[in-house]
Amino acid sequence: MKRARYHHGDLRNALLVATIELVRERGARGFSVSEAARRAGVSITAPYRHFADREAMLAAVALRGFTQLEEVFTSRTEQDPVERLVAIADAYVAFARADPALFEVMFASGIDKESHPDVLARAYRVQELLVDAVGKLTPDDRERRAAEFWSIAHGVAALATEDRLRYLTAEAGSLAGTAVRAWSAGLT
Amino acid sequence: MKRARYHHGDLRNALLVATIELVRERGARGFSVSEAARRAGVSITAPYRHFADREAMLAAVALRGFTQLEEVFTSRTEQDPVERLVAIADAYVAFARADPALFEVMFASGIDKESHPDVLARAYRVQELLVDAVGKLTPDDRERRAAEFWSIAHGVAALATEDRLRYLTAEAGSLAGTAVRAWSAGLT
DNA sequence: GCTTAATGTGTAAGCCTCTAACATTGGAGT
DNA sequence: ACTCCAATGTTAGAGGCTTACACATTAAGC
Repeated sequence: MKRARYHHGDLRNALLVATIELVRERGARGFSVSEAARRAGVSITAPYRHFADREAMLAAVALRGFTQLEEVFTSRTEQDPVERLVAIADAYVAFARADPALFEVMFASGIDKESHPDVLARAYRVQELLVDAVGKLTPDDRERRAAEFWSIAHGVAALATEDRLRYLTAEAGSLAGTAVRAWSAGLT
Repeated sequence: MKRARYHHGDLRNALLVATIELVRERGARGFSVSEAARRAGVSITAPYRHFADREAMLAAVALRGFTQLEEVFTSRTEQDPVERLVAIADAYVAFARADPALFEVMFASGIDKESHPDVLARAYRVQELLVDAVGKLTPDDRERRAAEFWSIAHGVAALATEDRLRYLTAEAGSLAGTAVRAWSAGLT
């Protein structure tokens, strides 16, 4: 029987786990520092030793999310430029649907960019990967085209996680991939 | 000098105005029923005569937003199917950028679909407009293609309002239109 | 005019965030 | 081993928010 120790040992990490769990259960707005502390088995104010405020906890979760997303992208190694983009787009949507809560924290939890430049920087780094991948397809306007590409994938992911896509049933799948295919075919 | 009357006269509307103002200033999370009441010049509990709870106020604002969006879409009357879609996509992004707060309430304020089916229904109705417009371009798979189209426009709008598009400067403009043009060209 | 339903107020319970002072402990340096 | 200190937790408390409930006021139909 493990006695409750004064020092938790791995509180910061435990709090982040509790945070994402809570967002899964109640949404980003339903998350509270108090409840996360309760779940980690510490007093309500203990989290403030590790995070400046409530938002900082969400920002830390978002940061992890972008790191994961980066890994998802770098793991796609298709040779054909189009197929690679299709795979990335579908992987992006799969990532969002696999953990909508994490996706919500990353993009829709109202984290302030000014107070958390690290999160924005990480998001930009992920964007760089897309610029590279898109550059293999069209050397012209890589940045702009990458923004278009990301928008397609992000649009599907955002609408899908919010259940706003009436005609997107589970089996329909690969909506992003199909859209990207059309888009890349249209880039003369 | 107008005396403060017991009955406001147009409280519901005044509260909605205060709500969107507050979201503009502090984001959806920063909005509070108390502050909205304060601005409308009534007691903190008065809003509960008009709205079930805090979320209902945001839902009412979102509903208005979708109505506005519907008007924006129906006002595009370009003849050429492609040009019409390009115009709609750009109008969508312009709508989001003109009032990011409203866009946030509509899509990223965590309004529960179960408790506010009217908002979802209105969103679906807007989607119908897109299905029609896309149908003029490709009769095949209208619903699915419309979902792709909406995703493109929504992706640009969502990323732009969150300042996540590093390479999207103000003058760059029409990113959505360009993407839609490529996409429609690629639909053989 | 009277009555009543609609609309607004006051009070209070129970949550939450975050600050400040105090308690405990693991480790670094001796 | 011992001491001390920085890191990590706790307790107490201020102040804000949501929401229920009882009470006050008034607009509007009869």
